[in-house]
Amino acid sequence: MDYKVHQASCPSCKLADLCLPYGLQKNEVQQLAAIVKNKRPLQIDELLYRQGDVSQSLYAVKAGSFRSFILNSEGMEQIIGFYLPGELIGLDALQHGQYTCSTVALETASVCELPLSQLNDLCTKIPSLQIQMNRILGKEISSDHDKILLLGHRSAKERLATFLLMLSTRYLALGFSSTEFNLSMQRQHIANFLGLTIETVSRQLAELGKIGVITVRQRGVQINDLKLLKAIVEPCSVS
Amino acid sequence: MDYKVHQASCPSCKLADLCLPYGLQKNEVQQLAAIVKNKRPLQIDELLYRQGDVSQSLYAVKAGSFRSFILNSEGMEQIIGFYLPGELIGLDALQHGQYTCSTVALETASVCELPLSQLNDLCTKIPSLQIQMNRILGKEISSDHDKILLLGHRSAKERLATFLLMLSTRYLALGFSSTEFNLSMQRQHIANFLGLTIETVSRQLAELGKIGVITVRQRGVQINDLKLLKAIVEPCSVS
DNA sequence: CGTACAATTGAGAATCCTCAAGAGCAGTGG
DNA sequence: CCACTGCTCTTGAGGATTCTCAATTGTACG
Repeated sequence: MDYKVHQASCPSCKLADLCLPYGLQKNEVQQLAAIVKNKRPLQIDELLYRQGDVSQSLYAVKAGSFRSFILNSEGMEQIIGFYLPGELIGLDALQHGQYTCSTVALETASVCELPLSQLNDLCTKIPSLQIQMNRILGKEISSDHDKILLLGHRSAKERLATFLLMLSTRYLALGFSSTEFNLSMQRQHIANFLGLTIETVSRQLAELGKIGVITVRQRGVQINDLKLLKAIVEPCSVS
Repeated sequence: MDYKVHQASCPSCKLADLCLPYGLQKNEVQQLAAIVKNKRPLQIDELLYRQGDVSQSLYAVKAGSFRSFILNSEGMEQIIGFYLPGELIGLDALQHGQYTCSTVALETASVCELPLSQLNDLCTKIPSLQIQMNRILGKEISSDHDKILLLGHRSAKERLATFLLMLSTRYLALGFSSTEFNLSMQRQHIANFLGLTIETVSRQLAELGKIGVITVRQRGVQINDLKLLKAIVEPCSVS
């Protein structure tokens, strides 16, 4: 095995309230921590798992970020989502025990590994862990619904604005600035995720910059007018 | 309460293997059946629940079909998915206990209601029910991923072809014909779901008919060349 | 400093949308 | 039985957005 097995630090983890331990008693968090394996850090573009792999574990992002994508028969990837700290990766594999997508690190990153067999056992022992597990699954589903919403019937500009707002919200939940952050993904990843081309992404970001809503400098994004950005997402709530 | 409470018939239900009872022992299925409430049938366009409602239950489709949609601030709907018999509705509400979308019947339909509090209790008592619950949640997630795949970077024709194949697969699982079925939704629903306009849907269906892949007669669809239809979905697997 | 890669910008082309009219079908009432 | 109304669906023509292809600029790293 390519990972070091040592006690995880859920009880002292700053991400606990965003992650599985939320709503658990102190001793329950300790039981959870006992089954968590801390994997070695992943480098940029390093695979966490590959589409088709047998799934033994879920992963919680501890640091850095990831992108998940599905390969079609041509070998083209379609990005399904980006994952930030505190979020759970690999939930799709609960269906058949195989990952239906691949996940790679967008930057240096680390994860906590949660072996499924032990996690399932613990869920039957700790009802509130099961509840939280269901809550996280429900969250994943409704966030996927948001992505479907994003890709249906929306213009390129609306997609970009929505994408930036989604990130803003998640960074805020993490305790970071919601108005100034660095994109950990390339333009091509954003384009792929939004169902656009890289050129359109570039142009629309420039557009948003030109009207003063945001300031873009390479990977750095600053939101100057959050209200206007939200108005672009829901063009009809202003009129 | 607007529903009759009487014993459900999970043990004799033909949909059991597609639904929650899959993988359960006989006596476990009986325990599950004991908490299921059979709601009265729903008429066409009748609401199962409304976006924002507090969620007390999940619903399993017993007969007919449903569409789920999210309303934006303008009151426009975006359809998130269609549900056929054996499928579970309302999973998104596991996150916060509120439905994040509305669900209405596409035709005369009926559902089995699963009260969440009792379902959760039963899950802790029956580990294999919990496993199956997770499997269904994983399925919902990976089916949502398929929808994201569908909406990103695909032409109108590819979307239509994918849509028809998705239905074909699901009808097959239900024991119906995979090559001849009736669409329970209107063109406008298909268009909305696929992120297209109703005119484009109509034109592309006509196109697919013209090249002989399918035959469309109102709501009736017949797939004449399944292989070619699949080739349209993955245009590069042929070249 | 030069290479490799990422991102931007421009011009023309294709797809899909918008607007508009017409066809098909179901239900109602004379 | 047939016309009438309302609705869904189809078909056509022009226009807008986004894509494709191509060249240029910018940035990171050896």
